[in-house]
Amino acid sequence: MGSLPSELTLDLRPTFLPKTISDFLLDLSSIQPTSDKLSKLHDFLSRLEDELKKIDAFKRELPLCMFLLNDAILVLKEELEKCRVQNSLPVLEEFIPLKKEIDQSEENNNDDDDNNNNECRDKMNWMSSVQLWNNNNTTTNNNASDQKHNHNKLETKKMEEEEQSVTVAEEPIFQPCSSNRNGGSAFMPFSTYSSVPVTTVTLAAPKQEKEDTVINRLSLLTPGMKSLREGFGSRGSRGSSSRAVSSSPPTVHPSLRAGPLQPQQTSRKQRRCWSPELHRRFVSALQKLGGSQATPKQIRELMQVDGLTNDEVKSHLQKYRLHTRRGPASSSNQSVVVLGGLWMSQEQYNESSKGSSSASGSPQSPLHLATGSRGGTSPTEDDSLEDDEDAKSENYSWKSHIQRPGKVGV
DNA sequence: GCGTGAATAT
DNA sequence: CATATTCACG
Repeated sequence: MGSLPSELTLDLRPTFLPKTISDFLLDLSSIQPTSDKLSKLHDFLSRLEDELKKIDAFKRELPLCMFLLNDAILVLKEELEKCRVQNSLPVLEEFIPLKKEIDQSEENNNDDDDNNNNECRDKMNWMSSVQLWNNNNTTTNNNASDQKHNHNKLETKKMEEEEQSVTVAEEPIFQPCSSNRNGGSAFMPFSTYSSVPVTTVTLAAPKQEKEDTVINRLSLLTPGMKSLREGFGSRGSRGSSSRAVSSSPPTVHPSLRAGPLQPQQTSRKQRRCWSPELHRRFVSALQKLGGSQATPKQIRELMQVDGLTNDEVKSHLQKYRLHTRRGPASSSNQSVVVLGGLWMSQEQYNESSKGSSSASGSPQSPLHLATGSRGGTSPTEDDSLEDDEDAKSENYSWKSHIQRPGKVGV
């Protein structure tokens, strides 16, 4: 256990690591020659700043680290100032520019080596390459390839202030759908609204959600729902059930509140992404309500999805019916097979906690290959496919690309 | 409010 | 092209 980081003990001899900052300062005060003092001080400081740069990439994940580091740096800087005032030595000049130039050259000049701080750039490189966090907030980050280059921006006090504020205001919620179609491969579980700002990186198997165990409420945040057409300007805009805007940040400072100034831009809402989970809920609700006779409103209420509107459910239901009717099942009698499995596999079983023991729980045979298969002759005819109570085996295989090849003589 | 079709935007 | 939103009509 006596293992101290090699870099601390071996490499830099004059710079030991104190247990605490106050320790360090205490020790410092015992040093007579100011030059030594300064040297020590600045050395420590530079290392701290180095560290700060490293974790800057993870400032969201390590807010406290940032805080501590910044604090330490601040203290040391003050001390440094003091010493500097006493006898102005040019020595410090070396370090001051260090952070200064960083913020200047925020352009990512990787190749543009500044023999000066080359090394610190390296460190940042390895850091930036890691990319543990998944930031998928802030509107459309789809093309946001440039969003990350701000980690170069290092400022002294200003920065730290920003950090703190950011840390507080941050919300851990994220929803798995921006632009990439999560083909059932990797999507994170829904956000569970924990007040903890730290975003735990959970890349677990998406199959078994623990949603039932913990929460039944999905909190859906529309990615860019900053301003959902609240304007009543256009027509009889359905007040729709734009209920529950609970997703609004904890502290909604009215500073930005400008009623008349709201540009309103797009009247169109951000597309709701029907993630597998969402759809699963949808289907579950549908089943519970008895399939066909389910109305959007009922479904919506049963889904208990926060922020979901009637219209959305309606729309989805529409498409659902559409696809379930004449998608995979009708046209060719070919064994359905494959299918994304998206819909069918997930649609059943769940609601263990919802209390609904109930009857509709019975799983329906997913693949009913032995269908009437009367479609051989007239595939174009829409076979009377009644998916009522149980026949829900329809699959949400919209994605399966199984377009009905049947040539409909329009 | 609900179902549907169509226009339209992503 | 597929999907989602919105509008319009019954």
